[in-house]
Amino acid sequence: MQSRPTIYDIAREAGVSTATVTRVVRKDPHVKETTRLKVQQVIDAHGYMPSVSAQNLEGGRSRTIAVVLPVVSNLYFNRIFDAAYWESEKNGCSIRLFQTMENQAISPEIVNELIRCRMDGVLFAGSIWSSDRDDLNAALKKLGKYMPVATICPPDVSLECICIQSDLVSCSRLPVRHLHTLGHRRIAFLGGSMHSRDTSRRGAGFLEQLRQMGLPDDPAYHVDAGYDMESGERAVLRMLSGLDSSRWPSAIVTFNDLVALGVMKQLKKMGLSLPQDMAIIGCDNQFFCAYTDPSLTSVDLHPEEMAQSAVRELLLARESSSRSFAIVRDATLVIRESCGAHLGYRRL
Amino acid sequence: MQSRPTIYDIAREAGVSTATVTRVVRKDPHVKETTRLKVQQVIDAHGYMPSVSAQNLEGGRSRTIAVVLPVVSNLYFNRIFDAAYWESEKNGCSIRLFQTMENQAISPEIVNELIRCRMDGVLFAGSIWSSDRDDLNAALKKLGKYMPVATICPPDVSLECICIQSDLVSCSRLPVRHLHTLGHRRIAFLGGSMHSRDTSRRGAGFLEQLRQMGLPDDPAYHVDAGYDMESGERAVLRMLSGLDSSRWPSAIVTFNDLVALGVMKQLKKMGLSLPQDMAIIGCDNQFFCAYTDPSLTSVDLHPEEMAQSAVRELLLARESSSRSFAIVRDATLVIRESCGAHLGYRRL
DNA sequence: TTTGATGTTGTTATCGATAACATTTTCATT
DNA sequence: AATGAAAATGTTATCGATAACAACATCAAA
Repeated sequence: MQSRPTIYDIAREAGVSTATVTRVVRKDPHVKETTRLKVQQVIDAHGYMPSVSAQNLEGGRSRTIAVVLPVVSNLYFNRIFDAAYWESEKNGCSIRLFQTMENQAISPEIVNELIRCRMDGVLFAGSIWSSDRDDLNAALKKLGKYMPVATICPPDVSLECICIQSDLVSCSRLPVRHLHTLGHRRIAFLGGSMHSRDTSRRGAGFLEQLRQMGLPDDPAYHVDAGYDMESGERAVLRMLSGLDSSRWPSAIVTFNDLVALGVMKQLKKMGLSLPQDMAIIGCDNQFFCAYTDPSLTSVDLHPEEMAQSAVRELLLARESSSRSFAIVRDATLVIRESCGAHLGYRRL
Repeated sequence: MQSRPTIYDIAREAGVSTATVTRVVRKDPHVKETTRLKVQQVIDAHGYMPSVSAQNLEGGRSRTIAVVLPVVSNLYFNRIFDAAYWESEKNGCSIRLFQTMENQAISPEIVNELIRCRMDGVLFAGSIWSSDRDDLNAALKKLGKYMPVATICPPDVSLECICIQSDLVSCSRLPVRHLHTLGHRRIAFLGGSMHSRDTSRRGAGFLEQLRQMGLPDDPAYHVDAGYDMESGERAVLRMLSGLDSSRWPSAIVTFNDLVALGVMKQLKKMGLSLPQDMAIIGCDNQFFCAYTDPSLTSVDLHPEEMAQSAVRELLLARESSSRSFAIVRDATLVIRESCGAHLGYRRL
């Protein structure tokens, strides 16, 4: 393995001091043109580039932002990660990923690693499990002492950092309104776990909406489930088989598009035709929504834009004193075929 | 922002030299038990952890592997990235992502950054465009002088590094065999770009298979397209509208599952019923394959396992002298409904 | 008591780059 | 030619950790 030339090699060869080499590299104007040329020539000849480790040590930072999330392969978090990547790339920073998997808090090992690495900021994204909430807050609090912290999660009182949140009201109002307009009265909500503050919040917002519109908020229409397709299949089966068909809902709102995918599969298996027999609305507006059959109406939380603001705010906080505030991001409903709106379909 | 204690702080407070602190931290046995305890106590009291920047500078490495790929949001590359993450995590390394987007080579900026950062290895994944191939090889060659290099791409003669490849023979043989067994004779291949060495190879393997089985290799059955759903829609429309319906293929193999998604949508729009009127086989065995309607039979290239070996080999190469060799990974066919195999369906 | 073999601990150069500060050079002005 | 300001360049401590090497302590054997 070849080793790179150091600033000392260049200085020696160019017959100047390392300070002058640094000046040339950093385009300091206080260098005579002739020496600048001579040094630059030696730099080019040897392909010299300053060592990042040395710069980091001397500068006391890493030009890196940590992104901590449950799993990147999940499309929602993937979009957050990708957006964070480009935003920090644009600002000359790199991203380092940490996946927490099922435990939604930040493990002490990760916290320590973040501090050891002198991260320029941490972006935490995830749902907050009530059981882990205290751990998470402790972790974020500790991190906050050393670097700016931003979170993209459901609102939670005790987080003192840059909080980017989806507007849970619009997030549940949009699908319920849409379904109501189309004539639906019995609307169910599937997916997410009851243990998760996220779901309970979203579930709460959903129930609130139903009440506001004078619709029944039958507990049987609110089924606890997971976050993936299998969960959707199981949840809808459980819900429908527990109800007399006269009491079946006419529309289902799901926690996310993956759950919706499972729900649609199960409903078709049961011989229902969509959207005539059942309307579906997903969440996240994933790429495949336009390619399901029927295509899936979905709520877009704009994770990319949340990630973008998060990174931007982190980089700002790095300069100035760290601040603590919340940014609430509106949701959008992307209407496709799964509620029959394209058919002018209106349930009686 | 709080600042961490350094090894000097700990040494002073514990009344020992920094060497002793290092010994305690690194669990060097040459320390008297009493001093070990005393030092450890000071370490715990201050929450001391060695600085990663300093360790990197002194150690001359970064404990980081670079993963360079076109886009992480693409599910295939996402799986590679995720697998690389866990494998290097397991080995105490971190991953740093670089996205090249449309240009499939590694830009000089990225090459320089990799060298500047003293990466422990680079894993490049992607297709190789003929136009960029020379650039890519130049980049990989340069990188190879400084660190171990591994690639997960289609086979290419001039790459001198650790090459992980999908077995293109099994990759095209599997779907063609399957379709042939089900009675299909006119089989088309859609997707990928003709400019891509990857597609041309895969396309070549596909044609080779058709010939070996005595099936027609009509050029009209081999349509140039992109890598996403829209491309699939357009490609199948172009192919079918250019052919008399008597000459239509009875089965379509696509470059990947996204293209298959587009193809299926377009075929349904044209009023065909699947799999009766047209059989489809995708590639990558993505999570949604089980949830399309009909569910999608797909070739799995096992990107996770390729990424795993790549990282493992990179870390091995770091220790010993860097080697250059190829690992060829078999593909697998995951049979679902999109060819009608579940119906015992056999085309005459 | 001396010798030497272990066991334990300290000193210091090193990894590269940076910037504050010090020094030298340049050049216009008197 | 002397002066001083401005421009150019050099010196050196610093960022934290590490490890080679040196040095010292301890204790058993002679």
